[in-house]
Amino acid sequence: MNILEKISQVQNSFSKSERKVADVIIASPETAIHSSIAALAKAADVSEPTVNRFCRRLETKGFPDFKLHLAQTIANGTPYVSRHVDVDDGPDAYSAKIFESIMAALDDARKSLDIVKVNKAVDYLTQAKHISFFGLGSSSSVAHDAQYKFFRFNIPVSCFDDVLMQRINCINANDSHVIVIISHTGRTKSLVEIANIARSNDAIVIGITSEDSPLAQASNLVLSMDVPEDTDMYMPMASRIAQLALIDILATGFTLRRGDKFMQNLKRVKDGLKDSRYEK
Amino acid sequence: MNILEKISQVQNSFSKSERKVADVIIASPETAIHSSIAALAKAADVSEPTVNRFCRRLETKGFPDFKLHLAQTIANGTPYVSRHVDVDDGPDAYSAKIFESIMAALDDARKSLDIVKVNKAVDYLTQAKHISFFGLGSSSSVAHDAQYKFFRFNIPVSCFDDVLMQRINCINANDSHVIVIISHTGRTKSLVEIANIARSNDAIVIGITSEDSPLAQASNLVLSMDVPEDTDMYMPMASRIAQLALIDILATGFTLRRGDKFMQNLKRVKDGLKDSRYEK
DNA sequence: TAACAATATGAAATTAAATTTCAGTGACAT
DNA sequence: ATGTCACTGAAATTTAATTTCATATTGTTA
Repeated sequence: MNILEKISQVQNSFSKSERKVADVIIASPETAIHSSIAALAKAADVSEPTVNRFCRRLETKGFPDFKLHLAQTIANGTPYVSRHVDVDDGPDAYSAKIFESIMAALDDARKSLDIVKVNKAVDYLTQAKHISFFGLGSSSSVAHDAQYKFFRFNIPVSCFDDVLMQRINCINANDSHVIVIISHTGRTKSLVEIANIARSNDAIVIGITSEDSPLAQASNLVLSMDVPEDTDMYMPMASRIAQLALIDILATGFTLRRGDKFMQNLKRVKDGLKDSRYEK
Repeated sequence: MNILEKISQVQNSFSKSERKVADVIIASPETAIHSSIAALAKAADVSEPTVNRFCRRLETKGFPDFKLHLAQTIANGTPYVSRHVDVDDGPDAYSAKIFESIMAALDDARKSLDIVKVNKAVDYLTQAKHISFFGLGSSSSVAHDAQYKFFRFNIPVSCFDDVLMQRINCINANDSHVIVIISHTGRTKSLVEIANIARSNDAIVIGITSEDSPLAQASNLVLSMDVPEDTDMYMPMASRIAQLALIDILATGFTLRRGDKFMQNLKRVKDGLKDSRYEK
């Protein structure tokens, strides 16, 4: 892949003229990629076919293809391969690793998300007379975020991170309620119990949780994402970011379902917040 | 430098045919760099001159030069490109776009984050006798998440999303307090006022906010990230996810600074939570 | 809504670039 | 000395990219 390394590897099999080409390229790859074959030939004091033969020897299709490879090689520094934070990582190393592992997790989450179920969830949410978001611990901040988002839509929405309040909310629920329960593991006892109470009152329970977990079994609809949880630090990191992304998706689906007029309403909300801010 | 990002930036100035070219390239940059202008034109169902004009609009010398830029961009795998959600996108389309936008934003955030400042923030946090996290609206869920994370460290940490509580907390602050204020815009009046109160009591104020904002000016240390905020939906999306990533980074830095014994403590906390969960 | 202006688009012509062909050169062996 | 073989570049060829220009489309004004 790295064409410059390859040049130095096959150095011995080069002819005298080809060596000249190699030298010019190694001396200034940046110049080489912006040169025509004629310019490069002149710089190396060889003929154009020699440059072309040089390129082919590197197993490229020809000069333009060679330039492409060279461009990729000099594009940028090496990315971190190991995603796990190491005890003697410096700030730059662990920062990069965390960003990368989050992005990798989001990529996995995207691939594993069932779009049909997302659409179904949006169906439920748009038809709901009342929406509640529940979460505990780390997931409670996701629930708060969801509440904040849906609150902008000017629909009745609640968020509870208190098991008693959650329970009361479920006891009073009915078939026009949608309860969204967020739990990465799906094994938190109280949340499973609460889901069952809601179900017994004909409320719709959407679980943002792991497939096949007790909470998943207690939900009407499960939105699950495969996220490799980083056990390094013994705390949830990537999972809740994937959950937030899912909340964004649900909110977006909700908005799109409601149409254009609704979006203008969102804009109005945003504009209305201006007074609480300093002017730019 | 990132030509794909540039394509999405100048998207609106494209003509209908140029947009077609953009779509084909974004859909498969890998294919694009190995295509001739004729092949690409055919794939996008436009003429060759259109492709050429498209390249020039991106401030490249022409098609071959464009390919060079593109090759450099995708050198380390296909990067994430933020695309705007369209009113007639289906669930699969908007889901994919949201995931990609978030990842693109994280990528930008990573590049723009000042690691020296991160390290300085970790310094402050490790030396603090008390840490408070403040946020309002969307940022309040980030503050909650931060509190939850640092609470596991078994250090005095608070989180307030109520302006009065925040104010009281700052009035009582002293030089052993670190106040982390989270605000994407950095223009929320009450938060700026609160920052000034904390500063007047010699507390350390860390602002997770925009560079050069009023809040940034009122902070001892500013952690800023360039995140292209999606104005599509008129609500914060990418910015708060970048903030969460930053919280993870700070928590990780904190953990690493405390050493091995401390990590075992985190494990103990995690194990201690088992009783509240169903067994696997 | 007609008429115009501005812009966008692609066919064809042109230009530029890369590749192939082929003949000349020199190194080495016989 | 001369034949062989690999190396090299001039010239021809092929391929690709760019420019030109005529036509179509869109938007704007009367």
